[in-house]
Amino acid sequence: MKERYFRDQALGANKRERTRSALLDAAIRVIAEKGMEALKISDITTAADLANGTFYNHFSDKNEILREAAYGIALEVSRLLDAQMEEITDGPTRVVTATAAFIDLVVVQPDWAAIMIDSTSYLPQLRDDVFTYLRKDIDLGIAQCKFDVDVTPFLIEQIVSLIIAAVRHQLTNGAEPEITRQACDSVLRLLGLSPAKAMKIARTG
Amino acid sequence: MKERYFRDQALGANKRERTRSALLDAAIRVIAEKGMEALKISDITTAADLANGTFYNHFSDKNEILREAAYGIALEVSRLLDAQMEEITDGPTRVVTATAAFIDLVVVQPDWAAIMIDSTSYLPQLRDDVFTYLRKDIDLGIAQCKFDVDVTPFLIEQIVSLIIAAVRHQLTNGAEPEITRQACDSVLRLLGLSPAKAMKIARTG
Amino acid sequence: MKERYFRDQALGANKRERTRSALLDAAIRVIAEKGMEALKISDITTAADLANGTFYNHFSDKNEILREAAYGIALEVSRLLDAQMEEITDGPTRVVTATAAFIDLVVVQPDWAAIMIDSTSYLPQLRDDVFTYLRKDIDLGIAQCKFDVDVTPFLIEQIVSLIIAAVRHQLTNGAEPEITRQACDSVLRLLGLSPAKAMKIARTG
Amino acid sequence: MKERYFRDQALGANKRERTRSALLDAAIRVIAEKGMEALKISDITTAADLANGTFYNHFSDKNEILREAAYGIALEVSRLLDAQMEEITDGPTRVVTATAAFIDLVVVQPDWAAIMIDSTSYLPQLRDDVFTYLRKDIDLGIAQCKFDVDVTPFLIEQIVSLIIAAVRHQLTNGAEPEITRQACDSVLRLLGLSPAKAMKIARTG
DNA sequence: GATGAATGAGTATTCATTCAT
DNA sequence: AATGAATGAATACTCATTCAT
Repeated sequence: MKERYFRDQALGANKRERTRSALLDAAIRVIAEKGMEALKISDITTAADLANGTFYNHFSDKNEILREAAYGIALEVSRLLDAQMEEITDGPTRVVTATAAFIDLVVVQPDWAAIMIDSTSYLPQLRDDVFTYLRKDIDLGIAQCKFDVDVTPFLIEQIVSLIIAAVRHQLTNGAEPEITRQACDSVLRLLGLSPAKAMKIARTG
Repeated sequence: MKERYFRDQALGANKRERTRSALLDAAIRVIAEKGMEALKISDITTAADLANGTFYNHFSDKNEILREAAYGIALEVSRLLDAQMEEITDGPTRVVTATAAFIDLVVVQPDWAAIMIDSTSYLPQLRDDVFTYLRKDIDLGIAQCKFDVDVTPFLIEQIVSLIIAAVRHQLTNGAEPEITRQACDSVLRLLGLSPAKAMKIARTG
Repeated sequence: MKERYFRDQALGANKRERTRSALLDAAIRVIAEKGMEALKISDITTAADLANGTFYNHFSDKNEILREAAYGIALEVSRLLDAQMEEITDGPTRVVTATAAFIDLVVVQPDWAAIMIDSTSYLPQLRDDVFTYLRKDIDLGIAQCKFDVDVTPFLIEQIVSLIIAAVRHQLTNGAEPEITRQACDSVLRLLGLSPAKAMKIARTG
Repeated sequence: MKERYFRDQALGANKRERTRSALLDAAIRVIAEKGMEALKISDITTAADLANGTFYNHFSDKNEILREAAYGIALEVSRLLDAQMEEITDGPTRVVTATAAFIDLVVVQPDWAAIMIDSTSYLPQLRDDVFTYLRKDIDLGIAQCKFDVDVTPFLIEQIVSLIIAAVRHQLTNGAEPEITRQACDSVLRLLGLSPAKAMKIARTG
């Protein structure tokens, strides 16, 4: 598990950037422990081993750092997913790969999982941004006549909620590949595949 | 929409019970506005038009009233669902009826919807209690060989998350019967029905 | 130990008097437990098994019941001491008898001891009233040329503080006749007796 | 009268220490006015001309500042007494000097007197700590065969209560050297000296 | 006269935010 | 830029007191 994502980004940068990154990393660790609602500024600065006043040299309030931390993580997750999917052209396989990769990625980074989950209720906008890519792969599958379904916002919301459920379950009960597989299976069923086909792709894709 | 559920229960009762009910009703209205986390005692007493000290004559702290309010609503919802389902014996039909009735019920009572949704994260135990009935109907469907699926805790969690998604969507975008129907359709697919069968039952059940 | 002093006084009286006495007795018991400062009205009414509002039918505030309770006990203590000393005419013997009797009396009634001790700081007037009799016996001893001392207010205060110290010590460490005897000895020394004479009278008086 | 004991200790120190000392001094002044029981945090911060929240940057609760203030004063009193008694080797003279010096010292510093008096009931441990030195000087006098008495805890308690009575009397009625002298006289009598000897040493020691 | 629910002023405590160093 | 002490608004909770029943 990577504890210092933002700091690593800022290694060569100037002091201002490094302090800022330390605060972002600290915020993520604290959110993972206490959740976004219970977050205190002093928790962040204590975790970053900085004076509390330093926070305000970099962020204007709690929401700002929350948003930045969440978007920073989301961006990195997207980048990692893209890397894994560059060569995949089949719609359903892309959906399954993205779903499984997303789930497994955040499950092994519980700090990231926590901020992703909290974001879905605390920063609803983020959820839409993060899952934009999903929509594209679904559209691709439809263009390939692999999905027989009407793509509505609610369909996306359902799929997202299944993905979140899988993350949350593994966060609570421990990582378990079978859960990720079932989540993929469920997603494919919602996209119109028969149970048999869904299971096949969920297992191999 | 019923704004005074607990008060109606206490209409004939003594003053103590009536005040207590007024506080519970007020708590629910405030939760619907601000959510459970942001709830302040003074919000509740202001909404109930009582002095702040009165709160402590009836509840020892915030969690106590939250729990009571949530369980009170959950109990009433269960009661109403039971009434609608007394005569239904077919497993899949029961599942669809319960799902649709639950969603539609809380969607027309946004205050109830808010507390049910918040409860899933703030009082996780409640969620399990509320959705116990769902598990029974699923088991019934399996006994009737209508569902081809392994009933795991995660399956229930997925179904619950789909139901919550449908409620949340309609709370945000307005009541829309088609959303409820799609949610039922999705639930049946997760329970192993083919898309065709699922759609048929979701529409008629 | 007598738990219901005031009630016993009011046994034949009307209901008003009996309720009033119940409150006084309850106040004394609660003071013995928590002290005068920490006393709550609701503690008293709860201990008396009455509704809190009832308190105000009988007393206008906390100080009133405290004063009445303290004076009631003080009066009874005085009455009991008088009874024991009716026939004693020797000044020093009267002083020793009164001192020893007072200490032993409240030590076996810890509730009374508590209110007497607290009164010395909380109701300073009471202390003067309670120990008026002491002054008379000292004056008697002086008239009999048994005490070689100038009787000042400070002398009385010193004697009172020795008596309180003896009570407090036995309240903390358990009743112990030797402590009472030493207190008497000390009192006589302050009144000008030689150690040898003081000890003799303290032991026999 | 020194109104700023702790501040004087912290004159050269950093801001944190100076604010802390200001709070301690303020606490002592407020205790002198209202007593320990009635002390409110806001009284302290108002007296120190600081915001109420500042209190919690330095102390975690009321008891903490009370304890620190009382021990701080006690320490200083002990230091001053020690300085006066360095060269005295005669037991009775040491006892009289310490008693008189203690009384006179706190009588001219009524704020200190108040906290010492309140401490005897509110922080009983402190009393024992403060009067440890007394016990040593008494033991010395016994070793020198100047005192004919059995040194028990109750004897110490009696002596302490006489000292407190002298302080309290002068606090109420104004400083009066004769009171201090009488207190010394009484203490020596309790330690077994004859009235004549006691008076002689009390006046010269 | 007793009841006990309601009241609301009073107090402790937390924590985001400011600002002098 | 970092520091960390000070700030004070916000909030929970207590309890003496009132008053309708």
